[in-house]
Amino acid sequence: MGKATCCDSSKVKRGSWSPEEDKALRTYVEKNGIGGNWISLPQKAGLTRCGKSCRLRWLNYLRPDIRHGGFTEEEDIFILTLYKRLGSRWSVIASQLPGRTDNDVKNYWNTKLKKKVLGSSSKHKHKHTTVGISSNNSSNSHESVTVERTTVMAIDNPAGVGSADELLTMDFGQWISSDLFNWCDFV
DNA sequence: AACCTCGCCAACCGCCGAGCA
DNA sequence: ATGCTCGGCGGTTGGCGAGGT
Repeated sequence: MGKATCCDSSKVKRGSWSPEEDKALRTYVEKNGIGGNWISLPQKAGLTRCGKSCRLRWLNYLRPDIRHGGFTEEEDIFILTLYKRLGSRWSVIASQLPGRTDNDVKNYWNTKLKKKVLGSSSKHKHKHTTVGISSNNSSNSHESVTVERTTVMAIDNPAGVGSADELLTMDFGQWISSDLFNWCDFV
């Protein structure tokens, strides 16, 4: 359908969100919820923003359960492994990491992990190079996350994975320390 | 001190699919 | 069956701060 109809650039504000706008959006959503319609939400909340912009701001920044920055080594490997299996399905990858958004994961991948992988790719041409996965600094090691088991298992079936219906719960730390994958599989 | 370069990340853009009339 | 609206997604951009020269 092309360009979204809600975002008439002549009528909506763009660019960075001010603290006042954040407060207005947060207050409205916490009081009324999303209400099933992002397009009409800005008007109700007293904002001159595009509905899609409000949605993005809420999901990526204002949501109370969001964590920013500070990706752990375990999360790195988790992202790398799922990226290898799924490709750039950031929303699926992010859904497995509590408090992380697709935008966060995508940015992290583009700015850091990709370079890390490319760097290690040139350095480590052989398999079984050890990666320092320390359980000591693993703040998330016992966090229970939902993992698509078929995704994890289907190492040789990258095209056949990705169904959100197949999500199963398992322990993140246990998964991280398992032998199902290793860093050098990726490179 | 001033300028330049680079990296990070918030936000935008445009497409797709689901749902509904 | 068709067309429209809206939510959601991935790719990309641009502003800003940090570090280097």
